[in-house]
Amino acid sequence: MQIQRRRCGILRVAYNKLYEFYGPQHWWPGRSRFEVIIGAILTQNTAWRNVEKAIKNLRAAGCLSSPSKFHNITAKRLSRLIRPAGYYNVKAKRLKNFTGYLVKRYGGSLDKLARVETGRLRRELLEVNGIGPETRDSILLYAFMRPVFVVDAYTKRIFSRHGLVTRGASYESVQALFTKNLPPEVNIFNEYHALIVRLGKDHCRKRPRCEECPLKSVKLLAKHLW
DNA sequence: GACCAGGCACATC
DNA sequence: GATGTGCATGGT
Repeated sequence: MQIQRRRCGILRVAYNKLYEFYGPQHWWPGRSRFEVIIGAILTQNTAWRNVEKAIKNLRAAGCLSSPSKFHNITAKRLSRLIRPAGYYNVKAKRLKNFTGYLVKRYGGSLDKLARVETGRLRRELLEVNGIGPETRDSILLYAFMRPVFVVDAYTKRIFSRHGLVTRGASYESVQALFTKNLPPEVNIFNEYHALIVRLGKDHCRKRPRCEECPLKSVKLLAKHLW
């Protein structure tokens, strides 16, 4: 989905450039809402291909059929299953912290959790030990379809490199910048974050000054407009 | 063999 | 509030 060009802010221009260059990214790659949430925790500071292996293990072991069942798996067994995703001891705890919260407050029902108002959901998820701002917002956007912009390390790196974000800017300030300058549409927020990650993986680490960077022209714009 | 990946909590200053 | 550190596997 392209953003209408009328009153194009620079972040909209950047989005359209990325979308023209890469096309839709079809995020989040998960078979169910529960799987999306599990993936969001497992992918913390971890390459997605390693997370896929862990999810495959969980699926094969029948652990993803219900959050309540998942919560009953022992920490030791869970650690073994998610081993390929790294940090398996901390992540096993974090996963169980989430399912524990879900079971305790909502009887293990993601449908009930899905009916919670966005502001409250934001506060509650952040209270779960192991869920920080990025994981929380990934869950809100990709599992519960709330129009929340997800900021990650790539977002800060890329947009500070292009002069749109100051170095060391807080999570909230970067998020506010995007929220203010984009139409509050789930599809746009979904695609934008995915496109930023794609760009980060594809260009900005391997070839920081690559001439073919889709945002090259945006950098020139930034000097005049930002 | 070094470096990095779709973070977070906790300790310390 | 800012900065440093542990957590760990697997690909480049």
